[in-house]
Amino acid sequence: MGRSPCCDKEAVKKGVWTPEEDKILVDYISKNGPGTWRSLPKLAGLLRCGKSCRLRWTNYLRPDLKRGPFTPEEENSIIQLQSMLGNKWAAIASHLPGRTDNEVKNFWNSHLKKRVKASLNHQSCQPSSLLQPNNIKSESPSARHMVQWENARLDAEARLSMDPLLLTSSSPVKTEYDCFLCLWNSEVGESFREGMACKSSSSQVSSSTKEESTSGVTIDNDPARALSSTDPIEKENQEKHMSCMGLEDLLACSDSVDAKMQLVLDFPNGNVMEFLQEPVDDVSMYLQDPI
DNA sequence: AATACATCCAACCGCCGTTTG
DNA sequence: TCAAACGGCGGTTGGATGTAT
Repeated sequence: MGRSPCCDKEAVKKGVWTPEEDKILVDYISKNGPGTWRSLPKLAGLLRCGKSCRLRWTNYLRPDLKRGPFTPEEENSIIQLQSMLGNKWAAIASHLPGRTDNEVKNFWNSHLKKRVKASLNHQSCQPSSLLQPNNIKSESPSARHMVQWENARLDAEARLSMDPLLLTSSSPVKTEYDCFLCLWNSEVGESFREGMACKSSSSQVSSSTKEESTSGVTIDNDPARALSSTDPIEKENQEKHMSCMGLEDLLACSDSVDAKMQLVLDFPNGNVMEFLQEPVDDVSMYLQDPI
């Protein structure tokens, strides 16, 4: 038996939303929250499909949306993420504060796709070369980290999908990919994922600003914060100190999600993937469950 | 000024995965 | 266990607007 339509197509209005409809929707959600989208139109007094209400709200009326043109930084992020993730617009949009998947998709289709294509033709280089983290020069450090994490994650997942033996506990070999997956699935990885997803809602407030604003007191034993120091000498000293500590120690004294994420992102020498590529002496602390 | 064509983007459609009863 | 309900997603459409001829 097929699914019934989400709404009575005869009774619902379609097309462009009027300001009056917008106001009704905003007022209702402000007072009651969206609840279930299916029942919302009836409760709010709108002759619209629930799906249409959800779309209108998420793509246009949500108060946290950023309107206006995309910044060069945002453009770079979209290009990098699209080349890496493909047309996963929701995933890409989640890394762009205040932008919706629809907005990103439209912007890609109308602007960036052509530009990237033209650029590739002009440079007559392989598309794949654009995907390498080494070629990522212009965008923000967070975008670089993001691309590196995502690349490693995709590598690991692809590898596991091709080699089911790795999923069995009898497999004696644990590679850097396996370690990465464990780390990815650990609290640290979760912090990273949540952090990147939540950056949209808190990005205007940098981590250091947030921390300072709450107490006004600098906590010196937080290595993540320490690494964010702008004083090169101080930073060097702190990095030396950190290199003598185990990651576990570092994570243990980083109490905030943001700080832990920052710590992983800024793990010594600045290349988060490099420590995965090096031989790892003891990764057991990252292994929540035996692979 | 009129027409044709191109571009943009809000909104819709249909599919998919998850939840629920 | 299964089917319906639901929310979310990506692809596509079509009206509005801009630009060229």
